[in-house]
Amino acid sequence: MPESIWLREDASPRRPRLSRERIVEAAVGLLDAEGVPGFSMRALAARLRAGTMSLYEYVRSKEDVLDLALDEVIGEIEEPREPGPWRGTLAGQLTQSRAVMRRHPWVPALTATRPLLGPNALARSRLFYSALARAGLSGPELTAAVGTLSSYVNGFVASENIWWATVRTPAADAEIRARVAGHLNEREAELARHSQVDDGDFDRQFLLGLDLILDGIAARLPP
Amino acid sequence: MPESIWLREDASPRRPRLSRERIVEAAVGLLDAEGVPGFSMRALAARLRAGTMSLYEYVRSKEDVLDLALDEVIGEIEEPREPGPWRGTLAGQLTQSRAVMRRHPWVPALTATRPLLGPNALARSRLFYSALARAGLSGPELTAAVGTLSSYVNGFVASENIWWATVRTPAADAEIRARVAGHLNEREAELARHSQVDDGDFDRQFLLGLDLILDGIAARLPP
DNA sequence: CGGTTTTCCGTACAGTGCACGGAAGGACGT
DNA sequence: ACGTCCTTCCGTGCACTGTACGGAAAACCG
Repeated sequence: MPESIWLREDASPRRPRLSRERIVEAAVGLLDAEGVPGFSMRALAARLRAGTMSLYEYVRSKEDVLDLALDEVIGEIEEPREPGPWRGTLAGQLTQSRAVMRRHPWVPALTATRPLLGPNALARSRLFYSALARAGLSGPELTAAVGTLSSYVNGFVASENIWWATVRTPAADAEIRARVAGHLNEREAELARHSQVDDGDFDRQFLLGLDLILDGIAARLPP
Repeated sequence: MPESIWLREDASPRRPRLSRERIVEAAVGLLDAEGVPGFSMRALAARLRAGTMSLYEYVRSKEDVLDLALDEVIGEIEEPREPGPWRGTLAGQLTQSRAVMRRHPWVPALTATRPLLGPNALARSRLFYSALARAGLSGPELTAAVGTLSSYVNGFVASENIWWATVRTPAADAEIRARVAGHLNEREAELARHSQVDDGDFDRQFLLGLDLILDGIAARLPP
């Protein structure tokens, strides 16, 4: 009589417990929770209840895990179901990009150092190119437009994230404002006093900057 | 008879050998040579022929050194001697920013994670604000314009640096192109074949994207 | 059953940032 | 002249990192 299922530990332990997918998923969770400095292979393995070196069966290095985690979250951006007007398509994609980078604040720091060659990253850049190509752009102007948009969203959310990470407390907020004010003359300080910052401000700022660029692009489209 | 100057080892050894300036200067050199991953307090101390822990007399942590090094190289950007037209001023400042980030390729990665509150960074952002304020911008549009410009230059040079770091060899170049081409259909692949990249291309791209944004800004100026 | 392959992982090593405490020497009060 | 203090320098040590290596166990294959 084979051992009852209640006595067996679990399903065949030979089906590998780990997998690249599980590792990447855990990596994203760990990065969300602890950020890049708190991300270590030992912590990642602990999260998966596995030995540290087991990870290296599925991944060549820590860098690999970071690359995979990055492409994974880029995949959270949904492609538009059907082709629409270029401006709306791009605004939607970029707004989603921003949302992803806010959910996963470690993303901008990583994109600043590694090439984005994962399947999801490539699919997204392809989408940008084709939207603007259909709108009538081509050649260096096309490349420049795509590059400008990506640079903008990365840079914007990077500083947004820094801001939220830095001014966690009202005290820190006041300290920063004081430091900045120390470098301004009276008229400038007066202006700065009116530049309060809250959640909504970033949303507004983001859309304003985006419109700025999109207007610049629109001015370059063939008539 | 006091010992001759030729017999004395050096000037008073009591004048401190180290200083914050010396440390920061060495840090910039080390970062230029080895990049962020190769930057360690031990290596920095070795470069100064000092014990590792001596550095901590002048600096609280490695993070401090990075912050100081960052503001140091931002200081390499020259302020315009006299106020000129806004467009030229900004284009000049941003071109210089790009040059600094090309000379010191570790900069974009650091700006993506740390607040820029050093004196040189503050002076530069103040210059941007005042140039655009004089041009007639104010309120959220002013903030958005400044933010867009900084985000653009950071993002652009970040990917430029990644590109140069990644395609060091023709083989690597071919490999990347092949990988990207695998994700394109025929018509797109045809277009991509024409997008060669060399030094001059980045210069052109940079100016094209910059013009894009500056045009968008110009469209928002009061008549 | 023997051999091979795949997964798992303990150990070990060279490297990290930095806390601590001590040593050396100039400055200074008496 | 002599103790006292303060500044600068830095050796040692600790907890932690990424990962090379090699071994153990288990499943599959003949």
